[in-house]
Amino acid sequence: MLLTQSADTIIVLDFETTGLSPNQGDRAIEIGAVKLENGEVTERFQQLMNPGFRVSGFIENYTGISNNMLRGAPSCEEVMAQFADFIQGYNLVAHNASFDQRFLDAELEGISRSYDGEFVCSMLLARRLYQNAPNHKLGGLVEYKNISHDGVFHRALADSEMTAKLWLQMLDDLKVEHQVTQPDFKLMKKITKTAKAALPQMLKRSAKC
DNA sequence: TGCCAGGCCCTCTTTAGGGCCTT
Repeated sequence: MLLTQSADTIIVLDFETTGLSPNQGDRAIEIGAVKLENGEVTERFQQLMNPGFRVSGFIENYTGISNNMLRGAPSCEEVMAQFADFIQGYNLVAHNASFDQRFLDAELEGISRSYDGEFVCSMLLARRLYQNAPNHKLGGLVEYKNISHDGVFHRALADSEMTAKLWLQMLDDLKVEHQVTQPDFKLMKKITKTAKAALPQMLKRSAKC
């Protein structure tokens, strides 16, 4: 069910984790998110969390999040309970959302919490809308679209802010380049489900609405 | 020390394989 009471408001989120798979025992170590309301960031959420074990040197280097930083952080359970409250009632966006959704589901299951929004993946959207981009990594798309950034990558809040800017850019490009008057979350989700070859026709129909 | 997952999507496809993307 697509939420309708907050159709123009979404939460853009990003996890930093100890690895790639919660099924292999990996945990979240940081959550960052912004609330996008009518094209503006109106709230931010950022919190480190202690996974209960030491993270690898690779993750320390990749994220800049050290074991020292995590030692005094609150537990995943404590942080995720707060985050569950933050996202309640809103649809969700993430870059390569299947990754973040797996960790969100796993961490919330651990505290018997859930969420009622739906996910849309900004990477799947970008693959369709920016087929000529050299790649569809978040950083690559930010460069490709000349989106301003502060040079911080692989930290949860910074990446969620960049994903939010990319989302707004895609909304703008749908208006300007495809004449879609009011692109919304529902249309964005529909685009990710549409084959590339069928996209021009689908956008033409949306432009007429 | 080296490796691990999973979903999407393309193609030299569909009785499959491999690259991309996330940490």
